Amino acid sequence: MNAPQLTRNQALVFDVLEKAEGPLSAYTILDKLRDQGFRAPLQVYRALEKLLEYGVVHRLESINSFVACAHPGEDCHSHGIVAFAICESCGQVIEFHDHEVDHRLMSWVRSQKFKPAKTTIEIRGTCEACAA
Amino acid sequence: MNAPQLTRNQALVFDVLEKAEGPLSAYTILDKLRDQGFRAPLQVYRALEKLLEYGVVHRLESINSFVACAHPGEDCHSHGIVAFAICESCGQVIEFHDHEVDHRLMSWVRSQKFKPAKTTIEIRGTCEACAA
DNA sequence: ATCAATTGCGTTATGCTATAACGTGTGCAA
DNA sequence: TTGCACACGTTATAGCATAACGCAATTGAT
Ligand SMILES: [Zn+2]
Ligand SMILES: [Zn+2]
Ligand SMILES: [Zn+2]
Ligand SMILES: [Zn+2]
Repeated sequence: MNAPQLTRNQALVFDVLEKAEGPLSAYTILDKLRDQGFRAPLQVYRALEKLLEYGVVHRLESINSFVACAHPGEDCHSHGIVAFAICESCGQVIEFHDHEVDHRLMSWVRSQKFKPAKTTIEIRGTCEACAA
Repeated sequence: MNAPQLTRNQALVFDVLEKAEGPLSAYTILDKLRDQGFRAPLQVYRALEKLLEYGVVHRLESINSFVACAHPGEDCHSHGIVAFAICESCGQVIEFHDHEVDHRLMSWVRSQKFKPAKTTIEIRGTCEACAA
């Protein structure tokens, strides 16, 4: 899905995510947008829903958080499954793609006649800087 | 981690998960154990924490649910990353392992000097039976 | 035997995450 | 004009998870 012109709320939420150092929860986003008039979680969740649909934001299932896509311009959906490495110490997220992983998973899926809709790959651990 | 003798609460929770057709949320487990004296979420979460530690139960991050390991006897941790295919229609879960996927992910991780702690692979979609 | 540390358990309260349900306004096409 | 789709605002509620307290049983030194 390509991203059309964002609405005001969508643009505000996306802006917060883009400027953030790491992933943010919906409620953290809400707090950051109170000065812009946000009052309720739904304002954030509705914007996120669209941003996810457009592929410009990703949801990190294992930490209930959202992050701006690290590959602006490209269409993340087009280069296969998106994977994330999440540092549990500093919160930094690295987004990456591996076609061989995609290929193996999709070939397993085919062998089971399973119809995939959305695939999650998240590695939680410690980044190089935090490994100390 | 090998599983020692389970405590009463741990055994009750594990039993519910083992007999379930698919993954259950902590609160669903709680409801199923009210007759056995369970009153509070913590009783379930504390048991789950241990069962996860012993590797006899897996947590499905993308649906906030828990499922008994499909490979009893084996130590799931020993054959690498565990992956799941989750049918969003019937709730059935297929647990599998793919060494090549492990290898690719771990080789990426090494290249980034990232120290993995816990990796999640979950494919949500429709199973063969539900594809209809 | 005694003491300290660990572990499991029960309870109450609280916090965090997400959606339901209702109503409003605006733009656009039939 | 009328109907529809969509974004939005608000209130309320549902669903998921943990904090903090206290108690009892177990274990393992000393
Ligand atoms: Zn992306
Ligand atoms: Zn880090
Ligand atoms: Zn398993
Ligand atoms: Zn199914």
